[in-house]
Amino acid sequence: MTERPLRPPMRQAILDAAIATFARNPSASLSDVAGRAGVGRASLHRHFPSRADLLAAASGQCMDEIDAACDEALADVRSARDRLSRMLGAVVPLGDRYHFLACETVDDAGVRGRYEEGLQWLAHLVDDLRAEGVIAADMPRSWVVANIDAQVWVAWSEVAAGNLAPAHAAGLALRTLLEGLGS
Amino acid sequence: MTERPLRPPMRQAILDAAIATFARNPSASLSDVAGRAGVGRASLHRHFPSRADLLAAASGQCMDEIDAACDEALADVRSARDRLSRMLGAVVPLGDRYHFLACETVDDAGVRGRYEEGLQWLAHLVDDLRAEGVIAADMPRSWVVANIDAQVWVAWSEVAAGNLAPAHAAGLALRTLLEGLGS
DNA sequence: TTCGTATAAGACATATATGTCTCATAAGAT
DNA sequence: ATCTTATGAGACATATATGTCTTATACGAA
Repeated sequence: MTERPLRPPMRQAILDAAIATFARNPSASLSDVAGRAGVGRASLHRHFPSRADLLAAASGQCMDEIDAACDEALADVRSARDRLSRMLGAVVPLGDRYHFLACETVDDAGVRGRYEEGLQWLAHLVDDLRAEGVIAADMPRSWVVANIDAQVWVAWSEVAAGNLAPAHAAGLALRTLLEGLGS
Repeated sequence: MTERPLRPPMRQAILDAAIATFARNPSASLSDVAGRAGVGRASLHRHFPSRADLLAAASGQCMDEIDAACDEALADVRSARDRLSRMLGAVVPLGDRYHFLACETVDDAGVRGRYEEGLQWLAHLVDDLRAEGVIAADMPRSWVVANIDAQVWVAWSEVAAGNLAPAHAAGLALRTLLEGLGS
């Protein structure tokens, strides 16, 4: 257990509330966020002067969490197929984070940059999948990327709806991607 | 060419603009909609007194178009597999309509009802696909439904991005659903 | 032409979200 | 106990979206 202040920093509570709130309703008000965080609206503005600041910080937080989860899951994984599998297992439970990033259009330069990095990582993974013969050669790369994205979203939706456990959903997502729904 | 008034009814222009606008940005203002429709904001309010009225009407319009396209495409189609294929071919070009319905949460009772009807139709199709052996028996029904939904969205995104022609995207969607990205 | 209707433009009022400020209070540190 | 700091509550101003209204204009019908 990492040493953690008895009362977790309010900043963190606000960020978590913002991610959860905006993932469901991108046009939610800051009052909604403050309310979910159990915090006064003024305190929210003390930590994040403007809505844009909050969005940028929340995006950064999401990317930090996703990067950390992926880094851990992908350590010492060779094959592209296994990388896809591990990535799904790591990201599906963070589906609200993933969705938040996809929804919110943040104009912060740093956020933009890291987002592009993520897309490039994905494109690279797709190329490796193709090289391994895991992916059909005549599937456009953008099609494959969009499908991986969509599968994360579908899997997380099912988890959030209480229909599936995260690991089961991630497994189904991998299977659906590679073999489809058939047979 | 159907006989059409020289100046198409303003109501229709507003609905089209609303669908296109809200599909991209659900929190867009009525000014944006009026602007895209080339119409004064006051005129918009004359046809649709409130934002809710506009949303409800636009939803109805979307469902009308999708229903009509499906009815035509599905006439005299027997097998569930062919119904899925025809449905994708009909709906993918109307992806913005489809997406609009998925995004907007309209509280109108009639809209709700028709939406539920659509979901039930889809669930029924999935059951038939299972009965035909086209879909693996151990895939949860909600998983399959969510994937069909997602595939429509992916296909339309690729069409909207200019990466694929509608028919090609619909074909890829069917193939991806049934066989996945592999082989 | 003249009349009637629909429209665009804009003023106006209202509601909501946002951002700033003050002040009293509670928690923690010294 | 005292001081410092962060917080919650709320007042306040501002911006934007919304909805209503008036007025002048353009178009079509009679």
